Amino acid sequence: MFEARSTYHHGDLREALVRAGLEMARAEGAQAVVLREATRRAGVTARAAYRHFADREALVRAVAGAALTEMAATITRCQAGASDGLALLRGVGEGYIRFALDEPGWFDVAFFAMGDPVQPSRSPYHLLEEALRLLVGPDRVAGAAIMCWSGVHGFATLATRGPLRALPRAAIDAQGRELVDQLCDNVLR
Amino acid sequence: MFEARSTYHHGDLREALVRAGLEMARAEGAQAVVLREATRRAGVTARAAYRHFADREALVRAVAGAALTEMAATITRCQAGASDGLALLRGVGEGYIRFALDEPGWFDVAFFAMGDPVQPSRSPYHLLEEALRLLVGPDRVAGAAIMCWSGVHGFATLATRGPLRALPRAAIDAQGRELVDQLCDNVLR
DNA sequence: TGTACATCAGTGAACGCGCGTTCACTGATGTAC
DNA sequence: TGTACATCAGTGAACGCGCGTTCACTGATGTAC
Repeated sequence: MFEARSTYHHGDLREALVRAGLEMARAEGAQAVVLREATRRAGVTARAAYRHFADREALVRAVAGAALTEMAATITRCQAGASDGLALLRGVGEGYIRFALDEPGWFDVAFFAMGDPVQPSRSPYHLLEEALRLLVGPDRVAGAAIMCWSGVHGFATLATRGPLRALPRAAIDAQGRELVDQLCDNVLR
Repeated sequence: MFEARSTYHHGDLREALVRAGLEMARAEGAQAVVLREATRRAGVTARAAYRHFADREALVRAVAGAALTEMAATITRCQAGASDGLALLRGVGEGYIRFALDEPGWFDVAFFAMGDPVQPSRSPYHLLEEALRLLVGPDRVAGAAIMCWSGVHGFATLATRGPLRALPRAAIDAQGRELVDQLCDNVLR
């Protein structure tokens, strides 16, 4: 599956296991992250994983963290060229929804695995707070963040695994844009 | 676990299995719905379940439908005394959030099991649409429903299995009320 | 009312599956002298 | 530069687990005559 090892020591087995986990999660979500299969893909004995992770859950939490990093990257890409707080905020919303629709498996592992993910330094939530700090007073950031996050996360969930799943992608995208517009209006008011 | 049978024929095994599934889901969510355990609780051989359900997934979908019915009941209770559309809408939002917080396991099985649930005649979504029909024109109902649903569902998800989980219940409730207020404002505007 | 019989709802034992996890061990690596 | 040795990262085989699912079968039920 992965490159065969030439050395006895792997080099960076931990990283390789997380990448394998990410691959597995991509197609089927958190439950598809199987410790044995990750070691197989890394070309290593199952036992070897326990040198780097206490148990399966620790591996899944690491994969969740990696998925959050991927998500933050998608959001940052959606923010390209944004010069003010409003444009940055819109980028967060669009990126969040796009990521969930394009990578439902990663979205799943990032938010729906048991246990808290290993938090990356730049998470989607950080990016949201950053944008909001440019738009509202410091004491309103937390409240506004919850409103925006709820809207965008709920939409993403319903579009991914909920009843909105049945709609064609174009219709979902249109609804998503409308939602983001409305959330931005609410923040500014 | 359940009452012992006196008769060879169970009476209503299907219903008993769904109730057992509901019990299991209550504590741990969809993944805790175990076919063998359901039959054990119903006092019956594992094999007997296959007389009523094609496979485990069919059982889980039935349990999901039952959970949706429970949720609709909670919402209806929150709407008691409501005389106009706005009050009904507020009841939907409050009931939705309250149900997710009070019964996270049922909330999980209702929305996060694989496959579509067996839709009950009165679902939370129906109640939402009903309320909205009293408030906005027929062509705006669908759009408004998506906005409200996204907000309330996302909040419930984040408060249940997401990062908001860490907050004390009172703080979550306060944020929830604020969210519902804002959603109602948006609908009226 | 009594009997025959089709139908339906259960039984009980067994299967294979793949997982996570554990054991005591060995091969590779790098540092001290 | 060469050797001794501690340390670390792997090995390979095995375990128990409980699940979902299948087999051919039997006990209960209700309807027709």
